[in-house]
Amino acid sequence: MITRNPSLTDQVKAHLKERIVNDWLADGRIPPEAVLAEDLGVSRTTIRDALAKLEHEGAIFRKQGAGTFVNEPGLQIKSRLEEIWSYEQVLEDHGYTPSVEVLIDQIMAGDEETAAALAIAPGDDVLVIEKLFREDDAPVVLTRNRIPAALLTDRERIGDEMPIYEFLEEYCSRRLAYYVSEIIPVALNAEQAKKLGVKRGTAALSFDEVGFDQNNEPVVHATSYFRDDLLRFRLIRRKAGA
Amino acid sequence: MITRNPSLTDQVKAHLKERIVNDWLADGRIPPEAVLAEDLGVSRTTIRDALAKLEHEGAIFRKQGAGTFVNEPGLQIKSRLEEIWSYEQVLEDHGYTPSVEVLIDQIMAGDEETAAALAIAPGDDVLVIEKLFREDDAPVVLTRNRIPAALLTDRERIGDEMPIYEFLEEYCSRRLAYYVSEIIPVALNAEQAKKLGVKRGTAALSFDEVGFDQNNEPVVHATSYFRDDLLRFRLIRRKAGA
DNA sequence: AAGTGGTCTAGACCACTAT
DNA sequence: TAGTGGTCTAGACCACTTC
Repeated sequence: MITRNPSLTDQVKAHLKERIVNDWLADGRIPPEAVLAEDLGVSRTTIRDALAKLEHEGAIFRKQGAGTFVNEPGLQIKSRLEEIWSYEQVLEDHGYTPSVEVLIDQIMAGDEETAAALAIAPGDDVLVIEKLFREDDAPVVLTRNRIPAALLTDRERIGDEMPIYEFLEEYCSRRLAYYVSEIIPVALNAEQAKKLGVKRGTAALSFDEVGFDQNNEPVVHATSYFRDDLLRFRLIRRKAGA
Repeated sequence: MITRNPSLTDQVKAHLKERIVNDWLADGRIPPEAVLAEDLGVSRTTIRDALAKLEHEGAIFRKQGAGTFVNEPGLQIKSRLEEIWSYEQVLEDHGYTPSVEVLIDQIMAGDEETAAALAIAPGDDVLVIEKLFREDDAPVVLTRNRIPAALLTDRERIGDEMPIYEFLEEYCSRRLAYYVSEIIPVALNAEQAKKLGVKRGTAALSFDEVGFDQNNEPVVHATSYFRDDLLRFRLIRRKAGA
């Protein structure tokens, strides 16, 4: 898979992000859009697109008629739920050095729930990959990914420790576009608790989610469990349509 | 507080949303942007802004070079976590007729955690409003909002059952802009369990969140608990920057 | 090759904030 | 009143999909 060059907008965004995090701006104030457009030699539209992305990420906020400002509290947020892609990255963002152990990696018949999620027939083969992520020695995340076996290319698979979105590109030629995630509180059962190193019945967060590719076809069904005492998620909630 | 007229973009968005949900489009295919611009008599930019919002909400998806299509799975999603504003609305979206009971409504000294969240001094007065939301008879959501007493105007308060964002506009002249929410799995304690009508120790989802106004100042600290068996949240997760 | 969405430009005018 | 972000236009060219 090839990726396109960064757009002008993304380059502007990266440039501004650097100025923001390195504190190169007086009073946390970002220069007017017209000035940025002039200085960087691009149109105001391009500047505005970049600022819109930064605002959505919580890095800045804008006040009509007043100006654009750095959003200090927003900058502190790691692991923004709507943007999580790999748990390796999440753990790194928290300052951990993550390690991965593959617990299960085999093809088996999919259960009903998975078949429904992946729009395949019940009993169709799926590749099941179960992984445990640790920070140093403490287990933090337990995940179970299920991919329709029909999507697998004939290439021999090696290195299933890679993040699932890389695996899908490498061995299925599918690019993960988004997840639809359901957030469920659970009391961990004996097996899950043992793997995560906590007492049975501990309250934990879990995700039950389906990943879709660019053509809007389901490609992976994932369930994940988290040690709440070691990893906590944040989210920015805005009014619909804003 | 006055609200501005819907922008052209929002009008276009509403128009398209209606065509989408009422199934007025052949093959779930949305007309090309140039055609929409011509038909509606607006520029392509306006059309694209409206489509971008609809795509972000999960109602449609776009394929470069191919077209724009209705996203059936996305249309089914109610209570999108990033966009929740009032629990009344959430319960209505689920087809319930919600009712609200105000359990607590008084001014008291804020605890340390709330003081830190609201950037006030520990011990400063806060207005505490605790509410229980029911669908028919079953309790579903328990919330506790804390607002700095210093924000209250002198007007006599009546009708504290209104949604918190309305309350803030009415009695504090502040408009809620966004929440920063932390998602926490808990085992309900005796008091919480009793109010929600479940067994003590039941796993539940909770939010611990701070609401900010347009000037990026914290105006409300909220904690909420949910009956997972009656209400479940979904979320669309995308790659950062997309 | 034709058609579609993606990016970018240059400029106009409006709404709101600060002073 | 000056300056800022918000909205909108008209048009150009590019990247990708489809036939």
